[in-house]
Amino acid sequence: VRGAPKSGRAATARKREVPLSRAEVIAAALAIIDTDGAENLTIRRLADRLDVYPTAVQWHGGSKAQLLASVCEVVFQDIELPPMTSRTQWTAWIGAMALAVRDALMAHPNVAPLLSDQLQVSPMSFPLVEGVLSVLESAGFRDENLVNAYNTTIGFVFGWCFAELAREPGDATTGWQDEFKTGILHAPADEVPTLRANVDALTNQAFMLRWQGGRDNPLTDSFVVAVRVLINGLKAEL
Amino acid sequence: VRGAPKSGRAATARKREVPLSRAEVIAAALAIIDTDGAENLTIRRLADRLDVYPTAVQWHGGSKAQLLASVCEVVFQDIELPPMTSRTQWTAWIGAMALAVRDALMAHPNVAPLLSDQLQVSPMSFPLVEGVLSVLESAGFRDENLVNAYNTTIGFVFGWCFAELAREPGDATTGWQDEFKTGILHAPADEVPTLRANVDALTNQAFMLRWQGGRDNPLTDSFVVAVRVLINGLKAEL
DNA sequence: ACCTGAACACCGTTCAAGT
DNA sequence: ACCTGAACACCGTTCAAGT
Repeated sequence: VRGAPKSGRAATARKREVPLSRAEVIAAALAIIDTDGAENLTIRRLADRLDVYPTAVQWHGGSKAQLLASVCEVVFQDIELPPMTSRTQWTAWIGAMALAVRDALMAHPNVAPLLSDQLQVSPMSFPLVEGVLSVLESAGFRDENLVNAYNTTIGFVFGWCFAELAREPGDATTGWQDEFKTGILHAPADEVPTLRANVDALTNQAFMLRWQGGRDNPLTDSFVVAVRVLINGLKAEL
Repeated sequence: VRGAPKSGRAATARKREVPLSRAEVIAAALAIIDTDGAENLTIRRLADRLDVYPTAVQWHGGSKAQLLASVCEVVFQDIELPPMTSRTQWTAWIGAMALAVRDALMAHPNVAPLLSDQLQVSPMSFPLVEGVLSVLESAGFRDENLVNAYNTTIGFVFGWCFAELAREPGDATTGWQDEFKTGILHAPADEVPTLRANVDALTNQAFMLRWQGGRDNPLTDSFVVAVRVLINGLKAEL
């Protein structure tokens, strides 16, 4: 029996006392993504884990694309927006928001690559949108300037995290580490002098010079600097 | 005959006079991605277009993961780094570099989502890495500060473009536009006042409030602002 | 070296049928 | 409403064989 459920304990009548729910399906999908990566999430594997047939998960979760979107929603909802009081400084709020976004993505690093496709319109994102907009407006941004400041902020915060949490190269090309070292050492010194002079500080600590993703090797210091750069840069726009 | 090559013109002996090359395979893959999107690139479709059997493309292009990496390399190589003379200002160079990166990604918008996974170590990226490092060093960044300024810059420029060029939602959830309008209009006015007040300027022009990707609907103005914000923010770090 | 041809172990999805 | 069961049209990859 090929696609049948695992049928764990003997041949006892395997029957759910409670019907499968949409939330249960999404949670199981998220669990698989967290442990095995998004590329290993399969309707059929999901069905196996839930002890049902593949078509049953599709009944609750919809198509695979819809299911992935639902998983992203759950992660997105976990973003804990900083509170806004009457004497909140806009710079402090933006900084706290950036950290909150990164925290939420870091909690499910394998979801981040999917979320970039999901940064589209959805009522679910209205609290974040309204928060950023109102804070930037209170800073003095209006009309076109408000739109540009908003896009700068969102693109910066989310984009940076996407870059940090990109999938690891996998086995597609193995031997990065060796290739890196020999590549650097064999490159003519006069072609990459700055790279060579700072190779210890850069190795596995910088974009394009690391072989671990942000999950196992977070670039926290640089993110803190990046957020400060964003805020100071926005200040200069006023 | 299921998986056979298309055998286009009649039954004339279909024989390549020149053997298939690795470059030819990669170019064809890029062409398919450009027109149909990365999710529609298939070894078998690629084989069909090249008039060979699937295993032949694998012989030249390697596994699918390796093939995608090769496609990304081609696009990455198209980045035209701005020249550096002795009197180049670091701010001008960073700005020109950012535009060059975006131009290269915009030329193949469907590749951008793949490139985020490919922002890993590779000798091919050394010119860009060395360029950014040397320019930031000339600005006055040293050691840890240099690493952080570098990561801020790369994460900002590439990350922002990744966010801008994210895949369109597809048919996963259709009716974005309607959902958006009704969603906004039905949301209590006191919950999203700033969003409502600026809805005309924001609609389809801002992250999370657009239903078209960067390919068909570029956010160029905001990117220019974002780059200026980056540069001014970096200045403040010195 | 370069490619065919068949086979293997998977996919997501549809559709009819059960209860 | 919720799930089974079989089938369909695909995948990427391996492996043996041809030339």
